[in-house]
Amino acid sequence: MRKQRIDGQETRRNLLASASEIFAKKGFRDATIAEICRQANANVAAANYHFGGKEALYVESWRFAFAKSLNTYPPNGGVAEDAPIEEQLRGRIMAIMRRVIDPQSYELDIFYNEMANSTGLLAETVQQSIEPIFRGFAAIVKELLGTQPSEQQVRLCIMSIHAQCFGPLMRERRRKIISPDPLPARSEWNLDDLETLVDHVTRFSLAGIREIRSRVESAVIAEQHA
Amino acid sequence: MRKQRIDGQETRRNLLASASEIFAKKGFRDATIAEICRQANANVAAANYHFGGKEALYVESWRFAFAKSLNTYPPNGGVAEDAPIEEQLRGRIMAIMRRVIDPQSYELDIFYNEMANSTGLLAETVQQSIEPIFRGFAAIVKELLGTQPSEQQVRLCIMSIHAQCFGPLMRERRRKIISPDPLPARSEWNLDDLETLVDHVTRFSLAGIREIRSRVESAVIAEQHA
Amino acid sequence: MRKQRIDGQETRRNLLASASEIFAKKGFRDATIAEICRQANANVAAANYHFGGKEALYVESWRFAFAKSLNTYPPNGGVAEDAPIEEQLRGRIMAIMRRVIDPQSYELDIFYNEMANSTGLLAETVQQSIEPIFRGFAAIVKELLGTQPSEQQVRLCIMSIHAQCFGPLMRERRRKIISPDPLPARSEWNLDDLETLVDHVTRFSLAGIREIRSRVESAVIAEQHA
Amino acid sequence: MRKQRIDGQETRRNLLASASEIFAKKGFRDATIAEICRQANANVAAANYHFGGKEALYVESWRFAFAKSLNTYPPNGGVAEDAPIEEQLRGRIMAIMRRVIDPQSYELDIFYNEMANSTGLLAETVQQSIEPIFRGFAAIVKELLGTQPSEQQVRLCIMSIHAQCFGPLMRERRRKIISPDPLPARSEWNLDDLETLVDHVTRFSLAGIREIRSRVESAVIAEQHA
DNA sequence: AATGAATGAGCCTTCATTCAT
DNA sequence: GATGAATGAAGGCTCATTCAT
Repeated sequence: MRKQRIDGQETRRNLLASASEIFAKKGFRDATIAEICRQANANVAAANYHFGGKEALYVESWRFAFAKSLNTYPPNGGVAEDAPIEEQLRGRIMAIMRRVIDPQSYELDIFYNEMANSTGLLAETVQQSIEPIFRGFAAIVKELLGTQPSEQQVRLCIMSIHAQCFGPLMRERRRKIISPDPLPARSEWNLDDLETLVDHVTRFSLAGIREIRSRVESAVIAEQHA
Repeated sequence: MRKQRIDGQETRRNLLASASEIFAKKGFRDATIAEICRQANANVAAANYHFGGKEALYVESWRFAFAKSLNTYPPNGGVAEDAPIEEQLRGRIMAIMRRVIDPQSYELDIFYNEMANSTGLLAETVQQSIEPIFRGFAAIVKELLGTQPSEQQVRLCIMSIHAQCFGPLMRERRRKIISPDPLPARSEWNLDDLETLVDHVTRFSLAGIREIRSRVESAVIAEQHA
Repeated sequence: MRKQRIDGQETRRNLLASASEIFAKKGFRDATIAEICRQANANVAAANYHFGGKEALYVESWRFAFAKSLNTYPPNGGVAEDAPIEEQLRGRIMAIMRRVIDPQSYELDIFYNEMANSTGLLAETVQQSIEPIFRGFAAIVKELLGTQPSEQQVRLCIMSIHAQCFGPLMRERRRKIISPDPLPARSEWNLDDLETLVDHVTRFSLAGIREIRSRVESAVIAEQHA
Repeated sequence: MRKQRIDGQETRRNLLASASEIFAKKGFRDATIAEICRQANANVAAANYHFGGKEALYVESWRFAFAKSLNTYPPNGGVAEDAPIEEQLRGRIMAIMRRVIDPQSYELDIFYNEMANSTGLLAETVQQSIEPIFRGFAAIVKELLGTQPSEQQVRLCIMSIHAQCFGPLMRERRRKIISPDPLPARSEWNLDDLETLVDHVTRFSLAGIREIRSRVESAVIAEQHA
């Protein structure tokens, strides 16, 4: 009754897949090694054997999920670097929201769990993964804000945009709390919803940025006149 | 070593206080009855005696934290109902962000944990608690959107504002992940930061709403001309 | 909200009543002080206060139940001492079976529980209570067995009769196991059933005793001839 | 200190053996997993690992004890099916009493405990196990009762016989109560005692059944004459 | 005299991890 | 290399009992 030994690496991959899914669904603590291994058709000892422990598996499963997601949804949303700046912003918003909406983008759920209830295990990997994406965002927002925006203004605008991108995820989570029945949730959102969402966030944010910019500039002018 | 029996309700209150704090910090699963009781200077059996179990304590501790927070920060931000509508919006944004910023507003942390990793235990109480707050928001946004906004437009704008209010919380959480040392975090923010934040979000959002409104109205005009 | 202090002894009596009932239903271990006190409308500390502990309450509750039962059903079944010997046997069988059938004769249930899973707490009291009843039985059976029955024969015949008296109780218990729904059980038995039962056991046993007696006597005769 | 892994099933078997013994001795509630595991030379978690919980272990331990007992003492007592009917009855009485007397026939003790203080866990298994044994008994008694006995008469006679078989067990239990020192009890009974007991019960019962039969028949005759 | 809040010991269970095979 | 039986630490809960009032 021993399992066929097709490939030693297949079990490893299965473990990563089920780990990312289950960690995403239940968080680090509630997810059990036993359940992950069962879903991966592997022995209870397999996780320890292949990864050395629950913590290591957690880190690897996040890397796995992130890499998959990054591959599927490049951060620039597929928009060329020489496209109009508004188009680039829209591309990046689209990229984030696609991830947010994809019900298999376990990466975000793991990250979300980590934010709520940090294990401290993802610090390094998350740092390395996310920073490049953020940096790309900053350049666009800086350009949109025009001449000499303050560091703080840039950060606040990025915050405003990012927050809106995650808003729908939070909305879904909130619904998960309030009505504990298994909701259709993200999986029900279709592409039209996505377009509508992205349109809204882009438009809303561009207007917001312009407003902040006008403020910046009038302040600069006032200063020049002084 | 038996505790003085000064007030029959004191232990109960202590338990609620330490429970809300620890549940907020660690989430339902990671928080242990033992730790909560120890911090409340009570026996391990006290929690079960007073509340009947961990789950009931969890629900009560959320109620406790919510009530405390609601009392401290009324949802309308202390702005009169006949104040200019922009002022009312600012008041509500301020109310939320005060909660978000208050490092002792454990309510939000419990809620946040629940969103990430729902136990399903808070469904009813959360529903009852936050719905009134949401409803007040909707009226303001509707008025700002002018004539005949669609349901969807209202919902999207509310989402944009709410999301920005919670953005700083997420930002802090992210920092908690990336540098796992106990950060000063929210407690380091001072009132100036708060004003800056609220100003930004209000301004950004009003501009965003105006943008959406202009779109609504041009659509209506186009329709009339047709 | 303090209870009226009608009589300090009333609580005591209530405790005994509910204790005997609950100990009978659940056994010593499964019965909880809390439940007994609740049913007696008394404080959780009342049992310890009035009786000194769970064990003492157990012993007293058995005494209480036994005394009540003994009062209601005198061991001789109300048959005069000079009645025909068969009548006296029938009277005693009737007396036992009435107790067995009475759904409020908690004494038997407590005893039964004790037989199955002895706490060793009733040793002394049970010994003192039951022995007189047994002795009365032995005299009758001896007389029915005629000349010179052996000690063993007497004991075996008494066993046969007693066992049959408890048979219906066991039958009911067995039904309790096999169909765990709350059965009508003993309370459904009416007086006709009782008569039928007692008739059967008396007849069956008298025939059995005669058989044993004939054996005794033929043995004696054979011995004489030898 | 880790146990040698000689046979994967050995621990399981040890657990069943000690479980049946301890459950028999103390009943479901008073028996502790810790004690069972200790006696089985296993870790406290072993019971849960192998059986999933205390309740499941209880059920399995009864099955184990019953199967062992059934194997050792076949219900018909080893008497051929074409033997004289009285012989068959004696065989069955012998089979029961052997079980009753065997101090390692834990099955009966568990069952007895269950009757006194039902957990409701054995309902199904007990039902399935003992029904066949009962059915075999009924056929014999019916034949002994001759023409047209009523259902009730059959049931009462079976009750009388069964009750007598269990009488000695009860007697021993009673002694266990009255003198709480660990008695030699059943183990002291030797084979002569067994023969004596079986002889007595068989003789006593056959006489009883004949008595009931004569009553049946005279009733029938009376009816025919009417 | 009587109460009820508080206690601590004990139990069952879960689970990540280890180890002999 | 891979398994699954076995382990021990830890957590939640129950309950008889105690003690200040």
